Amino acid sequence: MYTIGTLSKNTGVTRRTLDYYDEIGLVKPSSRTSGGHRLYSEDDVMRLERVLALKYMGFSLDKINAILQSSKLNWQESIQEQLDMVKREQERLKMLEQALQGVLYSIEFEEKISWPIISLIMKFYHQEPEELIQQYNHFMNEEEMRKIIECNETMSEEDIREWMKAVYDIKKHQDIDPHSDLALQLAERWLKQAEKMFDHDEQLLGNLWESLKGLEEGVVFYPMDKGVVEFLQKVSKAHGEMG
Amino acid sequence: MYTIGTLSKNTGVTRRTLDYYDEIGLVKPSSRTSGGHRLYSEDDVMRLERVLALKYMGFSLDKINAILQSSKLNWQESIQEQLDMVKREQERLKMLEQALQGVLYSIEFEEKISWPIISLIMKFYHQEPEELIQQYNHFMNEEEMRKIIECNETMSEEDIREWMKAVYDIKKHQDIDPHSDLALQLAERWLKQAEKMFDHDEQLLGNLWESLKGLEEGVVFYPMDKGVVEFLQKVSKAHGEMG
DNA sequence: TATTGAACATCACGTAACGTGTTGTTTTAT
DNA sequence: ATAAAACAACACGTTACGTGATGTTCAATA
Repeated sequence: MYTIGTLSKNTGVTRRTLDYYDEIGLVKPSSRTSGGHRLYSEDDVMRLERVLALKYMGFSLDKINAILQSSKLNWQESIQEQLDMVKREQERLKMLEQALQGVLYSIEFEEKISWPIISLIMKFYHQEPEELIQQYNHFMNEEEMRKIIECNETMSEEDIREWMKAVYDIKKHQDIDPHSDLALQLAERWLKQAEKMFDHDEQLLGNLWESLKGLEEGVVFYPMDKGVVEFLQKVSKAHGEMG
Repeated sequence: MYTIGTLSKNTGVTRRTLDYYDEIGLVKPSSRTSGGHRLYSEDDVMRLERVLALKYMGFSLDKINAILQSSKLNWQESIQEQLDMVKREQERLKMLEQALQGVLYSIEFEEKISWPIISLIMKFYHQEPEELIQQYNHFMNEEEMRKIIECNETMSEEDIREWMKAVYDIKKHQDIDPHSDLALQLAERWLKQAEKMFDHDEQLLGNLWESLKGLEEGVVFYPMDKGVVEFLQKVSKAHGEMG
């Protein structure tokens, strides 16, 4: 028999938590002293350990209560559900990470806080992956989309920065004469980074390009927007580069 | 000027939320009708959009309030912190995913719910990655640890299942005669899966094995425990297989 | 055995970001 | 003018406890 204090020390759970678990009937001490002090038996301790294990898994106390009095089948179902939830949450966080990174780049390269861009980035990444893919569906199939997303994830920090810089430099100079040398340089740098990004898969790059031209507004592809796409088209026309 | 209802429809934010944001002073309508109804100006809408963008980033309303009246430098710092947090959270979820998967396999292959094993798995994965790596430090360096973790992540569902089954079959028969044919078969199957797992990197497998022998208790490596390690050692001695 | 300090029980309020519901008032459409 | 819709303001509920406050019981010591 353990008092609440010793049990607390042994398990690392606070007294208040044990008090609370008693209150909601999750882990009740099986006996008390004549004076009313809680006494936990070995069985109670076991129950507590199970509760803690389920808590690590991320279940709510209500759910834990339900699970602990259900059958093996329900168990597998609950844990499977939790597993799926964890996977979805990871997907969400991956998107969020990219969005935050994008915002950081935008602040860094624009050297100011551009709210319209930040809002666009957040809206862009806030949608479900499914919706995101659908936007590009006109010119690319699912496998190609997956390739693009994948190659983005395997890019090094350094390469991502170079790519971002290439795009942001175009944004900064998007109103210069498309026939100028600087315009050509910027476009060529962009093309170089884009090819590097897609591992020189010209087919993939071509399809992406067609898709980009079709999209109307917003953050089209990473930091690229309509202005950048149009700039590249103008330079291409002026110098006869690209399809 | 928008009433609370129209603003709610336009942004998808509930009336109660706008009410609440007004109450805590996060987004206050800049004017009211003579009767006291809220009227939001374009500036108010902009403020709301910024708040929402920051909310998507995962900041608390308190933090958002603080961020919205701070300088650019603090911004970068806050977003960087948030980015780091998101990364850490992803690490945590990755561990949790593996733990849940482990629990599912244990229920599936043992065909019952084994609480001691579940508790062990959860304790094992509940520690920080740093601590986890330290447990194996005696025989492996960091790079090798990283390799092992990596190869585990790149394994297919199918391969993981095969590996799990190999280990669980040993657990089931861990008391049979080490000299028997079945024992040899089980050990050979284990070895085959282990080699496949490490892409036939004998050096790495050898070091892992040394490390496993040194560890005293608990869920040593995935579903492997001390019993499995000892079984493999006994079979090895009996048949002269492995180092 | 009396005392005293530590441990304990019980209660109450606070947390974050709203959802839900009630009551009474204002606006809008007819 | 009237009825319906929209609105303001308030209150209580939610999770899993943390942080006290107050009064009681236990264990060790004098």
